[in-house]
Amino acid sequence: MNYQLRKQLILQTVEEKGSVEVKDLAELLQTSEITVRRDLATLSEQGLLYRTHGGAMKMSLVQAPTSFANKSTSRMAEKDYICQLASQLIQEGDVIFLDCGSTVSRLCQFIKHKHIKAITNSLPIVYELMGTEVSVNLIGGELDAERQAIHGTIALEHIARYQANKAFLGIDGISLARGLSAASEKEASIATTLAQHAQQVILLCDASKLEKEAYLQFASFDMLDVLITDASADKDLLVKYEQKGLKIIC
Amino acid sequence: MNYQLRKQLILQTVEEKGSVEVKDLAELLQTSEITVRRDLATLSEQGLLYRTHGGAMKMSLVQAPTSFANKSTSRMAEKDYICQLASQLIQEGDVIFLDCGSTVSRLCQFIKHKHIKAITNSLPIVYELMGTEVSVNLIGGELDAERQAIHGTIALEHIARYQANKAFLGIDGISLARGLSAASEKEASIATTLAQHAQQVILLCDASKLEKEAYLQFASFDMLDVLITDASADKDLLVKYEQKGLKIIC
DNA sequence: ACCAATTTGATTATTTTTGATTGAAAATGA
DNA sequence: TCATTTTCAATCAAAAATAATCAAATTGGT
Repeated sequence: MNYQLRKQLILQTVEEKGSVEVKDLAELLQTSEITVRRDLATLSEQGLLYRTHGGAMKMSLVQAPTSFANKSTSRMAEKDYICQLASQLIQEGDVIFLDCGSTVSRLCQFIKHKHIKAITNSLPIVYELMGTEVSVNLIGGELDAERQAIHGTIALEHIARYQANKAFLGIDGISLARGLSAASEKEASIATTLAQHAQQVILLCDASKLEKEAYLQFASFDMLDVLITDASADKDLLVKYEQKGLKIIC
Repeated sequence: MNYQLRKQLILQTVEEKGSVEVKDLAELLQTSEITVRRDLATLSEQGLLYRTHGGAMKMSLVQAPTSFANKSTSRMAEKDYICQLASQLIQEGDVIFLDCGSTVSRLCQFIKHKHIKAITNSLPIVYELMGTEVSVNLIGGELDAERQAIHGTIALEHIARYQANKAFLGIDGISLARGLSAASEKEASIATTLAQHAQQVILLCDASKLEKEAYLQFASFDMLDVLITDASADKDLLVKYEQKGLKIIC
């Protein structure tokens, strides 16, 4: 039983059942759990499935609006709450930038019926919005398979050709002391460029990311106009953010 | 037992069982494992099977079962034949353009393991190549939901920034009298621009599209360098095409 | 029969894959 | 919240498969 055969069986099982566990796969494939884990890691890197604790699930179930298996996916309810608030900021006829990231992609379900133009570098968002009322413009450039998004210099230049009413960012960390931070240079440069070419910059950020610092600090608060977060956020902290000139929606 | 006989038996076994192991083949062919490995190496170079550790598999089994939108089942065998020929034109390190269209998207399974750069405007192709050895560059612009592809002026400008070794086109019709034709202006403009920025322009076209004229005639034969079609094509017709300066692979 | 070219096989070194172990991280349940 | 259990990542070691090298066998032409 080699990797290719295991890959086939794993994807097939995931496709059929929606989600699988490492233990069951190990038995099914007649191999050790560690090998299954390695396979799952590879497959999830390739974007063919979504890795969870103890197993994996279908990619489409993770971000689909009808997701039922959201116990394992973190802070789904908070994200939906944030996105619902965010969608209220969007008017018919708007041109909006949509950053990649799990929070922003959940915004799709709330804007499907709006007659707007969305410009994005995220493939999951493109799939969500394809065939809806939303007119989609996809940013071109190099494909980052892991993040299922487009990055690179060409992507930045593409963004620079447009001007949007609003940019919705979904970065990995924000802190009073250090400003905004991201998990990679690529994401940071995309976020920065989106912000530069939008009239209003809106950050969608659940409370767990407040006062967190990710790998790379890349911008100050000034870049942002609005922060949308959920009700579990520390109120004192939000007041401090407001004093820094940020409009808070919560 | 010479190479040709072994080749026959190997391909037959792979076709029947889907996957084989070097050990079993060595026994079946009454030869050493190293000879089997050499055979498998040759066959996989020709794109006739996929080499795995310890054996080989059918090419078509390697692709992810959750394919995006490749449900077009018409003339599948011919298209696969054409694509297998096309894949032999692609060398490691090549930069290639991939047009949208069902024929071209079948090419993906044959090039997944090559270290090349692919530039495309087709979302199904992006999905197929995501997470493979192929480095993907997605052309940006307006999303055409119906065709699952990117079109428009921005897309054309994006293409113009690149230069490729080879462009693989999959247009809807070709005729002696009228040259190339497409189903829409959008597709025609993309095909033309891809051709302009590639050293070699290759049309993948099953025999049913020869001497057919689609909605819009947009270019002459001159634009093409190579035509790859299947064995059911009319030989006299192909001779006439060759007289017009087209290289035919069949 | 002879030589050169090709094909095949054996041996060894290298790479890839797999599994076991241990400490860290995360989920679970009170 | 905390402790328990489960799961995970990292490291290392073993096994399998492969590549590389060279020798032997076969083939084809003279």
